[in-house]
Amino acid sequence: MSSRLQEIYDTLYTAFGPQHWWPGETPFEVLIGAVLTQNTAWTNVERAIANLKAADALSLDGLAALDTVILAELIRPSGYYNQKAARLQGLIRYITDTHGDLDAFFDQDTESLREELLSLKGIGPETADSIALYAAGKPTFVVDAYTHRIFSRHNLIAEEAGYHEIREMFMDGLPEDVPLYNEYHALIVRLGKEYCKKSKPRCEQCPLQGI
DNA sequence: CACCAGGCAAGTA
DNA sequence: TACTTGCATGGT
Repeated sequence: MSSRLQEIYDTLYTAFGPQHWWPGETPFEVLIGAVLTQNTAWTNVERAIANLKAADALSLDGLAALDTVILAELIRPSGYYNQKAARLQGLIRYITDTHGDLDAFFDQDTESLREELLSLKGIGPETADSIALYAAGKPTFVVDAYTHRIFSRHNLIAEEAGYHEIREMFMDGLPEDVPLYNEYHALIVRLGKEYCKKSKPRCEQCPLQGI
């Protein structure tokens, strides 16, 4: 299985090259973007983040100081804006109250960071792993809808497989390597967007044809 | 027009 | 436990 995962990785890397993820400039921006992109197109998230930058609110204190209704209006383009505004403020309040700042929050082992993230409203398994890997640089594999669709379609996991099961397959089958996990998930999303969308899949042109 | 996007949590039986 | 529903904008 591990060689199969490596083979797919090599094929994707050859086809697409490095993806330079996460598309955010700072760990804090990655943190916020991970919540804003839930079930939402990244282009919409970019508008929301641009609004936060323009309002000079893209920081722990900046977000905490905003009225929730105002924050909701700023992140409106990213959808579910009322929910996300409340959940972002819950997240940043937790970080401030419990750890003081982002560096201190991230300065703990992978499992305890994941568990703290998962205990917060609005942070599920994918968002927790995205933050741990792409903002904190921890060795954890991110599973998303594309991962499930692509790898079940290629019979490497069951259609009914859950998040944990899929994550375990990757982490058991690959060396514990942050740059590898980073690039692999990014390549899966790249492949998904171009060849494995829910509505218009282009399986004929897919780089994984024949693997 | 209908459907979907790098989810998650609360409600129902 | 196992489904279902609400949340919401912007692109195809």
